[in-house]
Amino acid sequence: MLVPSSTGVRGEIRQGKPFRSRGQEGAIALLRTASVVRRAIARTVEPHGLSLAQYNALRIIRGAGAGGVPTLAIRERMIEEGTTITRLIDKLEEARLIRRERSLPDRRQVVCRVTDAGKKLLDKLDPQVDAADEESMRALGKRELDQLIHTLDTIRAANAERGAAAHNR
Amino acid sequence: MLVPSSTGVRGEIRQGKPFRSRGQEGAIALLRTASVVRRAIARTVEPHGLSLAQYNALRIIRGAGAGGVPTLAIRERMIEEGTTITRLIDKLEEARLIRRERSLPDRRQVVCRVTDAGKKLLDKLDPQVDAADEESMRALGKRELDQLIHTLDTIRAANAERGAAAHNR
DNA sequence: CGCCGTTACTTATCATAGCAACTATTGTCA
DNA sequence: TGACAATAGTTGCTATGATAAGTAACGGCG
Repeated sequence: MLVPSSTGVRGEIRQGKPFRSRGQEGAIALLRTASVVRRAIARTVEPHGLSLAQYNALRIIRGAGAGGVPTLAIRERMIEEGTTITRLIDKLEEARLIRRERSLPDRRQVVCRVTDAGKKLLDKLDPQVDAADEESMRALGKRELDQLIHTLDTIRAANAERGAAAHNR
Repeated sequence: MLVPSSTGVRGEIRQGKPFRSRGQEGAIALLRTASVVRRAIARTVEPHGLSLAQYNALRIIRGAGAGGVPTLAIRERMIEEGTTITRLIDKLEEARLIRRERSLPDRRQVVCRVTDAGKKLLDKLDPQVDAADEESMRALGKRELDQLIHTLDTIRAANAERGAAAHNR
């Protein structure tokens, strides 16, 4: 038939030609799926005035506890390794969700700590984000979800090497 | 030990606490993996002056053939359903990679067609992007890749309903 | 006809991402 | 100790992306 099947990535993007390779189909399916899931989760936090990246950073800062965490360490732990962490953190500080201060032993470092207001906001958001995360994976059985996580770990491990190599240039 | 295992999402983002649910771990692994793969592919096209989204749009326009494709139809087929397709297309037109003209039967529509220069650029880029796509999935066996694509299709199908529902509000 | 809802874009505004250049400290080592 | 590289952030510039409001054209219906 001239019109491709209406299921799967092939149908959704209505490409006239099929994928050039199975690997390409996998890469596109991955990006497209992540885009859909990302938007769903982002819609959960945005009504509370946080972008998904800001929520992610705020959770990392809270996770560091009373000792706080230096700015660049946050970036390494973020889901998307954005370069401009400073301005993202600026917004969190303006909103009084975190505090920043120079570290005493090493005055180059700026240590971030969550405020009570930040903790309170996270306590409200966490269950909602939990629910959105669960919801996005709801269609999968336990075995399928385990397999997915394992496969994604494999992909990241293989591609991290490439990223590291590029970084060493 | 105090430092968690160095493999998997848990290790990479160095969370003090484990995931609150397996679904959450899956959602985060998905977003993180897509981010890594996206960057790798983006680095392939950016040296040629195109963003990944621009490359994606250009391929869709070429795929439409001589009849061209109206602007909003492009957006529906994009990997990330960005809202502002106009300016993205503006850039492609400025670069002489596509042409735009009002459709005659329906003067609301603006039909986009690829130019010879656009075709030529794509012919050069396609093999490189192919290779990057393949490379990003290289670590997977055939069965694992098939399973991944199937699982991702399942996730999208389930979440598309939510998106459609939100759209109908 | 001519009003009115819908469709197809476009534009405005604002936030964010990316790259590169710059400042402030710290550590190293001749 | 005193220059110099490395580290930790910050800032400027530009491009991109999201949301929402605005404009032009079609289509039906009284």
